[in-house]
Amino acid sequence: MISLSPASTIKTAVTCANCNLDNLCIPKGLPRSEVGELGLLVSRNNMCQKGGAIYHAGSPFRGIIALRSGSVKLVSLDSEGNELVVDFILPGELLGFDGLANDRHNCTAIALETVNYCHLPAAKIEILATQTPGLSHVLLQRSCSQFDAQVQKMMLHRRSADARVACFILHISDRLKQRGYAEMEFRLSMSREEIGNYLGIAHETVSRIIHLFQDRDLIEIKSKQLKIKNKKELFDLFATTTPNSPSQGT
Amino acid sequence: MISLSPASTIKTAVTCANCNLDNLCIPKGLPRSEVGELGLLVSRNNMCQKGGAIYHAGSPFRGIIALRSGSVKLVSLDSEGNELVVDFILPGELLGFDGLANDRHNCTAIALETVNYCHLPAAKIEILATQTPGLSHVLLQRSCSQFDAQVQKMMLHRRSADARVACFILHISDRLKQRGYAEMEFRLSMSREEIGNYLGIAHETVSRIIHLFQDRDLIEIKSKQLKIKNKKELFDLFATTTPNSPSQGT
DNA sequence: CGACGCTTTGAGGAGATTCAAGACACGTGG
DNA sequence: CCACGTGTCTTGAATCTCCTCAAAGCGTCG
Repeated sequence: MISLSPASTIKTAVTCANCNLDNLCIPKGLPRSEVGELGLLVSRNNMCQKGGAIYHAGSPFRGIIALRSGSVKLVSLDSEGNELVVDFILPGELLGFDGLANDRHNCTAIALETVNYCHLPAAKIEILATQTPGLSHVLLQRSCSQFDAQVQKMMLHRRSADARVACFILHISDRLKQRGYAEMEFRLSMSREEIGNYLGIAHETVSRIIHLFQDRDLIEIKSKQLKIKNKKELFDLFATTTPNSPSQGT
Repeated sequence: MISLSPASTIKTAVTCANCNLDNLCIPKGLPRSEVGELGLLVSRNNMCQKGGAIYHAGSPFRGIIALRSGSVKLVSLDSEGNELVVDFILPGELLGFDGLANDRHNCTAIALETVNYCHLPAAKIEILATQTPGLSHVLLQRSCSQFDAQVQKMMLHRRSADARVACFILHISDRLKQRGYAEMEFRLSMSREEIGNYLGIAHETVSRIIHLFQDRDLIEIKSKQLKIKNKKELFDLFATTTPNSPSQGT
């Protein structure tokens, strides 16, 4: 089963206490004792195939989910059915907060590749709140940091398309690094379309800029495989590019 | 002191239990008993003059704040000192969540007019978590609904400038209505500049569109005083206007 | 009543979009 | 193992919406 665990040869149950994501996932910062309690409530080793939904907008709040492997896109649909990519979630990150306020999800979470995840059911969250206040606080913090991330994303929307793409690449790189993956070379699991949607630019523009970066020797791109060749200049571009005023459209 | 309270002639202390905002503020959905406990921890009747800051980005987390009167803008500063208006907060709404994740605010809250607010200090939040788990959950819900609101705002960024302004007006109207204020006629406490910044468009564009709406008899604007004359058409504009692709800048 | 800041209005320019078409990649089946 | 087809990605050209710059109008506050 738990093939991701280093100790999986012996059938040791992987709990939150010995999870290899321990310092990234929910338990981060929790006292040992509370990690144990959390472990009893979490459902582990759930799978979802590429293209499948972990939860749908409008469905009852499933709970908080921690990605162990694979990546996910979080999308919201407007009244006309247009899709908005709200976020990408990488291994070690949490999702599900969009359902907590109203006990009903208002985003849909779709696997960009086969994913394996842990799941803290909605019903257990309130139980935990009484038994392990520390956990409750961690959840609150995580939720607020989602808000912080949104603020960052909004700031990005004031910049030029170039800067957005540069920032996007650097952001993915950083997050992968935090999780112990290679930071200079990785695979973009999402399509150009999804990147553009996320960044608020047309997919053709994403493509143009990615290749512009390649022409300038900042990156090397081959299909979805990306290699960062000049991180500094990429960062300068992101930090320096003439602040872009408001946005526009057709 | 507490001049906002209906019972203020007699010096009855206004607590969360008898606050006229009770159903809008933190206690919403809390059992009576817990409201009482909350009341003991909240600091009431704090003031802040127009232009003053309730808290600054970078300063230690102050806690959660509930606006009793007046309005506030929540701004974030980028590395170059450019200001981004993240949100406007109206009476009865909460702010401060931007400081919870890291125990340090990453936004600045500035009064757009003289404000009166209640204040649940940061240090008390963890105390409450252990004593009144219900409150803890309410905070988590509120925090997540902030996230939901951000998603809504992002969706708005895909639309044309017209639609954004229409949505902005309707959104303010709705929120005022919820708080029992007039929904069809009110004062915009923020400048065109701030509206534009918030919506991601130039202030000149805001001005042009507002007057375009007036020419079409959708609204009546006089300085900051706004009157909605044709809510339906305004809504149609917001809902129908050709979806606007991504954004651009200079 | 004067000064300052906010708002309005105009003209020109620029970045990103849209539409269209071709290249490429991948998975399927012969 | 290679041909084929679908979907993704790339590239080009024309267009558009909104921005920027500039200046005048208005309101407000001391």
